[in-house]
Amino acid sequence: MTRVSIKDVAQRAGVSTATVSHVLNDTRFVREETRQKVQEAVDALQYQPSVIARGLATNATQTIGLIVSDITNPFFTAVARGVEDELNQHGYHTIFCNTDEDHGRQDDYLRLLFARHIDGLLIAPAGTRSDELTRMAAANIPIVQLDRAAPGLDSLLVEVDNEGGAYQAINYLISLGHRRIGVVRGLETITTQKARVAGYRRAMADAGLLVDESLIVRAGRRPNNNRSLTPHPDYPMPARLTNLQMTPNAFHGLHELLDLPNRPTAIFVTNNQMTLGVLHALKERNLRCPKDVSVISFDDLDWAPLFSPPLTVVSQPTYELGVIAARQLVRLIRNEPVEPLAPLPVKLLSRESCCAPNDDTTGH
Amino acid sequence: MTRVSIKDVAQRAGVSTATVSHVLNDTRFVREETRQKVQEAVDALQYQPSVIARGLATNATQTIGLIVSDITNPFFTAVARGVEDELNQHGYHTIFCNTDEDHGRQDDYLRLLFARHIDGLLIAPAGTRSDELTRMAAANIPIVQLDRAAPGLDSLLVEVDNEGGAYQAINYLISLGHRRIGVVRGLETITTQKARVAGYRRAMADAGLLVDESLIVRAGRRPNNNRSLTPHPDYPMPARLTNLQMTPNAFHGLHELLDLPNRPTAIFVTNNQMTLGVLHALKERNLRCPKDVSVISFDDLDWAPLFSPPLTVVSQPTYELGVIAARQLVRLIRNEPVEPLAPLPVKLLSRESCCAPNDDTTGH
DNA sequence: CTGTTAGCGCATTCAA
DNA sequence: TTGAATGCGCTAACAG
Repeated sequence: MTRVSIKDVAQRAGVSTATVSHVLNDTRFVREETRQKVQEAVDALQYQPSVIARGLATNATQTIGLIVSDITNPFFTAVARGVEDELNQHGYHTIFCNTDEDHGRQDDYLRLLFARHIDGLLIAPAGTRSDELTRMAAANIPIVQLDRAAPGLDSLLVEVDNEGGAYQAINYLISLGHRRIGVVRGLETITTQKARVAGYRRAMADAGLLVDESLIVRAGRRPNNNRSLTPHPDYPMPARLTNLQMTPNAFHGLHELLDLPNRPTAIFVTNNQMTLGVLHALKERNLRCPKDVSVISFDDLDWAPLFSPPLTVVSQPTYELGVIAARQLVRLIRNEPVEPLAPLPVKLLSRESCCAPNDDTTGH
Repeated sequence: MTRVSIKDVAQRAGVSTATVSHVLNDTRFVREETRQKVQEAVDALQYQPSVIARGLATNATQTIGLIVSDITNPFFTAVARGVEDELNQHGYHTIFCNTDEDHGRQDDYLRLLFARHIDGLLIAPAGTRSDELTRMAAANIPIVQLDRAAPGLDSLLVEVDNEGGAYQAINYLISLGHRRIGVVRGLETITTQKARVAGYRRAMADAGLLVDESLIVRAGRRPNNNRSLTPHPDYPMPARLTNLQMTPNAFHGLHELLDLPNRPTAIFVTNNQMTLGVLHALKERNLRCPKDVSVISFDDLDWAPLFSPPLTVVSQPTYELGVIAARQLVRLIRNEPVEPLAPLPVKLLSRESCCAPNDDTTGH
C-alpha cells in the first residue's frame, strides 16, 4: 500500500498541486468551487499531508523536544503531561528524553534533536554547562528551561519559588520549636537544590539560628557513579528501591544524620525521590514520624496524604509549570513577544509529619 | 545561521554528496583516504545529517509513537520509561500521546502520527474498535499493543497475566477467611479490566463461593462525561483528587459498596488510580484498614510500602513491559522474526492491608 | 572506487 | 484565479 500524496489529490481534483497546497494551508485565494473539488478529493482519498515533506520544505517540523532527568519522577511526569497537553493544542508533538542527570546523555539527545530539526526545546538541564546546549541556542532554536537553569545559558526559564518554599518550610519547623534541622539535599549543581538550601539558610539566619553544616547531607546521585554509594553497615537498602534515582543515597544520607551524636529533630528533604529513601530509613530504625523526627518534603505527591503519617510538603504547581513553559515556547517559536515570568508560587501543605520536637530523642 | 548540509561537507572534502552519504551510512566501500577526508569535514563542520531529509528519502523517520491513556498514571510512566530506554538504544525517538481513554483523541493522534510517517506504533488502546487503528495496520505500520488489546485489531500484544494475578489476589483473600469480597473495577471495554474481573470470578468459583453482583462496582471514568458522577451526599470528594482519572468514581464507588446492608469485608481494586480513591473513602469513613476492611490492589507503587497500612498488591513488571514491547516493535520494524510472548508474570506482594475478616463489621 | 542525478512530498516563486 | 517549476537535504540507482 502506497501513501496518497498531494499529487494524487491534485489529479483527482483536476487541479495543480500548488492549488491543493494552498487550499490546505489557506495561503492564497482559491475560488470556492475549486476549493470544494479539492476538499472532496482530500476526503475521498483520506489524504494526510506528510509532516516530513512539509518539514523539509518549510523547515518547521511541528516537533519539540522535552528533556528531563527522569520521567518516572512524579514531578516530571506531571510537568510532561502539562507540556504535552498544551503543545498538542498548538499542533506540536513532543519527543521525550531521559538523561538521568547525565551530561553525556543530555548532549547526545541534544545532537539528535537538532538533527531532527525540532522547532523548539523544553529542557530541565543537567547541572553543568553544555556546549551542545549553547550550540542549540546559537542555532536560534527556541529554548525554554524548565524548573532549573543551566549555567551559561541565556534563555527563558520557567521555575517555581524554590527559595521561598524552603524558607516557608524551615520557618514552619522553627515555629514548631525545632532548632536542629537536618537537610537531605540533592546535587549542588542543580539550581533548584541550591535555592532550596539557600532558603533553609535564610530561615535559620532570620531566626537567629546557627547552621550546623554537618546537618546538611548531599544525597544526589553522582552521575555515572551509581555504585559508589557506601551502604550503611547495619541498614542495607531494601532491594526494590535500588533502581530509583537518588533514593538510595537519601536512604544512606539519613542514616548518617541519625548516627550523629546530637541528631536533628526535624528533616527537610529537598525533593520527593529522596523522601522515599528517608521514609524507608526512618521506618527501618523504628523511629516514629513525627514523634521522634519531623519530616517535611519539597514537592507533593498524590499519595502523600495516604502515607503514614500523611506527609507535610511544599507543593509545587507541576502540571501548570509544564503548561506555562510550553506556552512560552510556542510564543517564542511564533516570534511573539514573550516576557520572563516570575517564579510560580508554592504552597506549604501541613499534614501530619511535623510536630514539636521531643527533647528526649535529641541526644540518644 | 544556516545549517550545514551534506553539500557543504562534500565540498569541503572535495568529494560528491554520494560519497559523503556512503561513508556516513557505511553503505558502500570507500577508500580509507577518502573516508578520512570526509570524516574530517564532518567533524570540522559539526555536521549532523537531517533526519527529516533522510526520512523523506528513505521513508524511515526513526520515530515511533507511544499512545497511552495518561502518562501521569505511574503504571504508564514506568512503561514509557522502559519504552524510551529501549528505543533510544536502537536509535529511535519516542513521541508520546495521552488519550485519557477518549477514542476521539486517540484517533486524532493516530492520524497525526500517520502523517508524521512514524516507523512504528506502541499503543495501549482505548477500549473500542477504531477504524483509524485498522487503517494504520492496513498501511503496514508495525504496531505493538501494550498492556491491553483493541477489539478487531490483529497485532502483537505485550501484556501481563491479569487473570492469574487477580486469581491470586482473590485466592489470598479467601485463604484469609473472606467470603464477601467487593470489587472496584474500571471500564469494561478495557481487556485488562475484564481479565481481572474474570480472575476474581474464577477464584470465587473455585472456592465454591457465589458471586454477589452488587459487590462489583464500576468506577472507570466515562469518557467525555467527567462530570456526570453522582457525588455521595455525605462524602464530597477531596478537592485535589478531582483531576485524577478514575479516582473520583472509585471514591464514590467504594462509598456505594460501604452503604450496602451486608457490606464486603475485603475490597479488590483493579488498578492503582482507583486505589487512591478507595483509600481516601475509607479514611473519610474512619474505617480502619485492614481491621475493618482489607484492601488489595492490582499494580504496585513505589510508595505503597509507605502507606498506612502498607498496601498489599499484585505487582506487575511495568518497566519490563515497556522494554519488551519496544523490543518487539523494533524487530517488527526490521522485519525480523517475532513470536508472540506469553503474558508477563505477576507477583502478589503481601504487605499489611489485608487480614482476616472481622465479623463484627459485616452487618452494621 | 566514485560521481551524477532523479526523486521522496511538499511549499513557494514566478508566470500566466 | 491558477499552474509550472524549483528546491528543501538526503539516498539510491545508474554510470563510469
